[in-house]
Amino acid sequence: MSTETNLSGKNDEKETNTAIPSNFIETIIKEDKEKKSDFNVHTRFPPEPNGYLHIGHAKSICLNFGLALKYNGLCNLRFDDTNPSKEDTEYVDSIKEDIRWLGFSWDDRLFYASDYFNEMYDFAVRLIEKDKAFVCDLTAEQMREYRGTLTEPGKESPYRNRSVEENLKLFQEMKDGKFAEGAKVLRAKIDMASPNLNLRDPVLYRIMKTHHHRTGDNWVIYPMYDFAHPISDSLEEITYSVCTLEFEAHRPLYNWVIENLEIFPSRQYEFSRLNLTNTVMSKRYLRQFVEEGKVNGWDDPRMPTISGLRRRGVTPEAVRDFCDRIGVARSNSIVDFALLEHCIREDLSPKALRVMAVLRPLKVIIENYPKDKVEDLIAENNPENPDMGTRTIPFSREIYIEQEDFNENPPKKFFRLSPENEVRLKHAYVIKCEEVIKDEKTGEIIEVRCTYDPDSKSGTGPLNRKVKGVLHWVSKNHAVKAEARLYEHLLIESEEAETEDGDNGLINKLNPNSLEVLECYVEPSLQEASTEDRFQFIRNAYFALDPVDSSKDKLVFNRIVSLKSSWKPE
RNA sequence: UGGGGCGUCGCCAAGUUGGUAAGGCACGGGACUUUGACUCCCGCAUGCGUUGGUUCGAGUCCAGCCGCCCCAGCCA
Repeated sequence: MSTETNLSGKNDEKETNTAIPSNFIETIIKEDKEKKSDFNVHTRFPPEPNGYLHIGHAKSICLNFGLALKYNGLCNLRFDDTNPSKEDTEYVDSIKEDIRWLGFSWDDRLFYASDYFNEMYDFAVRLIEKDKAFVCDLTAEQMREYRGTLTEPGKESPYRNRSVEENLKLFQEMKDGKFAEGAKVLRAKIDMASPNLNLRDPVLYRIMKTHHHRTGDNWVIYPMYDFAHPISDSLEEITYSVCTLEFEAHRPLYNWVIENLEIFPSRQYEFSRLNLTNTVMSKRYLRQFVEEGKVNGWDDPRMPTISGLRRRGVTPEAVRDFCDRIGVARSNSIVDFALLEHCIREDLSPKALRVMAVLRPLKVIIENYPKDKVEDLIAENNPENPDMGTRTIPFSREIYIEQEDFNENPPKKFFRLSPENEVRLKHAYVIKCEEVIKDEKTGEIIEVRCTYDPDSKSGTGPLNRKVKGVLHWVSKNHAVKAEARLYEHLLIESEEAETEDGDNGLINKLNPNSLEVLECYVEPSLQEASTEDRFQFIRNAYFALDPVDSSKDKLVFNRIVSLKSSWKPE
C-alpha cells in the first residue's frame, strides 16, 4: 500500500473537511461563520412520533446530525408531539432506536414540543396582548370559506376585532375546557389578503380533548405545528432549522412568530426530500401495505423503513454512505435504487464472510471419488482481508451445485458445467462432466455424474491449470438446510402501472415477485452464524440471518443485495 | 389562475465575484481473476429547459417563453 500518498490524501480531506461546502446549507454555514467566527451550528431532528422512520428520514438525520458533527455543533432530538390524536410512545421508542442504530447520538438533548406547552401558552397570551392573535368562533367549514382561494383574497373573520380583554378571557376559558372541540380556535392576526395562504390568519391553537402520551389530560388545547415549531426551535436556540421543501411556504409564518414574539432568531432552510425508484416513502401507502398484508409488518425487509433495512441486513454504514452520496439540494429528484445497492455492496464487500451455499440444488456425483472419504478443505473467509482467517469445508463424493451452473446445451461463453466439460469447484478440485441423468418421465435433469482430477486440488495442483469456470458447491451429506428469502423491489415501474388507481393506491404497482422463499443448502460453518454476521454467498449475493425468524433449528437468511453480474447469455 | 420554488449527461449532483462543464451511480469496452464478484484502465454533456439580449467571453448577468413541484388541515 502506498501509505504516503494515501495518508496525505486522507489528511487533505480532513483538513479541508469543513472548508469545502458540499451543499447549499453548508455554504450558508460557511458564510455565517465568516461573518461571525463563533457562530454555532445547532440543528435538530424533529420527528412527529406517529409512525416508523424510513430512509427518507435517514437523509434528514444524517444531514442534521452530520452538520453538527462536521461543524463542531450540536444536534437535538425533538419529538414534535403537538397532535396527541396521532401520537404514541411506541413510536418514540422505535424512532430513538433507529437513530441510535444509524450511529448518531443526541446525548442529553432529548426534547419534546410538549415540554414547552406552558411556554407556548404564555407566548400565545403575549400575542393576544399585542393584538396579534384572536379567538375565532368560525367552524372549520366557515373558515375554509373565509380563507378565499389561490386567486381570490380571503375575508376577515367577524370575530377578528374582539378586544384584547375578551380574547384573553376566551383563550383562558379554552384552556380551562369550557368549550367543545371545534367550537373555538386561537388565530394569528396577519393578513387575509396575503397571496400566501399560510398567512391568512392561521390557526395557532385548537381544542382537542384527547389524552396526550406525555402530558396526559393536562391540556385540552394544543398548539399547531406552525406555532409550536418556531418556538421550540427558538427555545433550544437552534440556528439551522432544516426541513423539507413542502414547508417552504410556511417560512414566512415561522419568521412571523419569531419576530412578533421577539425570541431567539432561528432560521429555517428547506431541502428536497428523498425519493427512490421502485419504492414509496409515503406513510399512507406503507401503512396500506402493512394493513392489507402485502408485506409482513413495518419491519418487512422489503420496506424502506429503517427497521426494514435493519432486518434485511443492511448496515448503518451503508445507509450513511448513501445519504452522503445523494447530496442535499432543492430540486425534486428520484434517486436510482441502484445507488443504495452500490453503497451496500461497497460496505459489505470487505467485511462479509465468503461462504458457499446452493440455493437451487442439483446433485453431482463424483464417480472416481472414494465413497466414504471426506476431506476438510481450507477456505479463506475473505480474500480482500486475510486477517479474517480461514475455515474448513468438508468435501465428499456427493455434492450439490447450482442448477443454473449446469447446462446440457450450453450457450456461447457458458463458463460453467456442461457435458464433456471441465470446471473447478471452488476451494476443491477440477471436475469433468461425464453423464447426465434424467428423470425417465419428465426428462428433468436430476443428477450429473462427474469425475475429478486428484491432482487438481486447490492450492496444490499445477498452478497454471486453467479451467473455464469456478463453481460454488456444498457437500450433500454435510450441508445444512436453510431457508433463503430473496427480495426484489417492492414496486415495479411499468407502463400499465404508471398511475395510482384511486382508492386502490399503489397496489397495482406492487411487485408480485418481491419475495421468493427457497429451501437451500448451506455449508456447515453457517450453523454457527450470528445475526451480527454478514455473508457473501459466493457468486450469488450478500445475506444475513433474519433476526426475527431465524433460529439454531431453522436458519433463515435474508438476501440483502445481490452481486453484480455481467454475464448475459446471448 | 395568485404566491413560492425548481429545471446542468439515463439517475443524483458540484459549478466562488461571468473566463471557456467536478464527482458518484448506471451503462459500454478492456485488463486481472480458483467469486462472470472485487480491483484496475478506457469511454460516456462543443453541452447546461428554451428563445433572444448584454459581453472579448455566460451554466453563471438581463428579458420573454416552456415544463415540473408545493400551498386553500382546527395534520406535521
